[in-house]
Amino acid sequence: MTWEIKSDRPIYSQLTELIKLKICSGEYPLGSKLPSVRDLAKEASVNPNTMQRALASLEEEGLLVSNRTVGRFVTEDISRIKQVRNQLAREHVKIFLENMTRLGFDHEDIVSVISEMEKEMRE
Amino acid sequence: MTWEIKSDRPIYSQLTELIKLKICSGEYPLGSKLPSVRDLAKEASVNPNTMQRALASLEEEGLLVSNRTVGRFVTEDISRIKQVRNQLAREHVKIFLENMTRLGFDHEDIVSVISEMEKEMRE
Amino acid sequence: MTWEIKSDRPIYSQLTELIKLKICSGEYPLGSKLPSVRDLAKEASVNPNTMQRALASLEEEGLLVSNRTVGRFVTEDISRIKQVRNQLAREHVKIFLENMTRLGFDHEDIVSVISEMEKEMRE
Amino acid sequence: MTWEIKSDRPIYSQLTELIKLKICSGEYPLGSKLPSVRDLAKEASVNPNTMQRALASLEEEGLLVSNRTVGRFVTEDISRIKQVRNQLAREHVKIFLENMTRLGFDHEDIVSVISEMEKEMRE
DNA sequence: GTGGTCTAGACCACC
DNA sequence: GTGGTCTAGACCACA
Repeated sequence: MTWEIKSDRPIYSQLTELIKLKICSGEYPLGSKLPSVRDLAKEASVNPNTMQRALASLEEEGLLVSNRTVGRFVTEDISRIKQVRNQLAREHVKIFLENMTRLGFDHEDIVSVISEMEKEMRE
Repeated sequence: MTWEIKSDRPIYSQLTELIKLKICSGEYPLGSKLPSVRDLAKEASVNPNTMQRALASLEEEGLLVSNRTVGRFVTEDISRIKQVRNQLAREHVKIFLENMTRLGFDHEDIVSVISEMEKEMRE
Repeated sequence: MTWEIKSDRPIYSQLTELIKLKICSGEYPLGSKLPSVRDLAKEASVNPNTMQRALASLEEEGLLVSNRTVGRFVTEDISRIKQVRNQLAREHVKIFLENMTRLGFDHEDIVSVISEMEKEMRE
Repeated sequence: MTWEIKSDRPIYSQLTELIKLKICSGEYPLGSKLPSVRDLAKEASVNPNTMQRALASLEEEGLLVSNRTVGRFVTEDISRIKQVRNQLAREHVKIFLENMTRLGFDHEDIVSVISEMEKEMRE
């Protein structure tokens, strides 16, 4: 996954979201060590302070654990991760349903379009 | 629906999208007269030229018809509108599926979460 | 012939051209009486003032003669009409040849495209 | 070719046509870089925005490709250009034939007038 | 008052 | 320097 930063929201908040996603999707596995703040900052072409702030907020959320002299690690608390993962999913679903409802799609329509498009995308 | 303009994309393109939505969702019904360019511009706190540009592009798409000196009208070609509506829906579904897949949800998971959340939202 | 008015040029000038054409093509025969300005205006869905302006310019050209209390007539001077007809034709040919030459078509190409398209249009 | 702008049609539309012609006639060869928007605007004594609008519409048509920060280029898709060239030619022929037919010229007349006038123009 | 066009001048991101 | 976007303000034709 890339480090796409848009200019319409605070950068640190977008970083938080992106890293959260990387954790929930397993790109940063349970208990694994994260790259250093500096490396992450370079990777995302972002000021280290900004990256630091994003990581700190993820620590507050309990997704990261910092081990002062060694580095930062993804939590090993799988239930915490599942919880965040579900929360993210629910946000996506909520926005999605709002959009589709506004377009006049009902439950049946939605499920059928999804099934149809999943088929297409697998091809 | 509000005129939320973000700063990360051309304004005229966001306007195009918003108005397209208003048409597809029936907020601007088939064949109805739109407010004048100047009024719409005021409503959206935007320069009339920018609004004009958005409307012109919707005209090219066949969603609007302009009647010089009288005003602009939503097309009466319902099939054209349905076509656009479906295209919008497909875009939403596509993004949604990408997001959910990245989080590790499969078809079954997705459908069940949707059903569940729709129940909640109805309550 | 219909009263096709486009919106990209002054209406009165299009009217002038159309009426000139109607005269040269015999739709308004030599010496015949034209409908009244009002009727012509209705027929063309145009403001009477605009039609008046067109007719006046044709009078200047010697194609129409107005007989104050009786109405307007097509000139009886057949040589004048032939002259105008040929002039119109030559203008069309001149412009056409310039256009085609600029596009890189030579005499042979031009004649062959014409023959081809005439066939299509007859079908 | 000169930048003759008449006042009876939108300038941007005339610019579009002129540039299209320059491309189809080879004045702007395949794949070549166009002058910058500002330079073209100066050349045509026109506001840069107006020129921009014309170029954008040619881009939509697939005749131009823009390369941000580098410049605009004529497409290298020769078939696209041929297609447009033929379309232009057919439009000219169609209008021409309609005009001549309405004036009472038949196929033979037309071909003979063309041959005659081509001779004159060569002299 | 309507849509449509045009200009002048400004700012942005990019390289 | 490039293309792209936006604003402010003006004028036109039309009904």
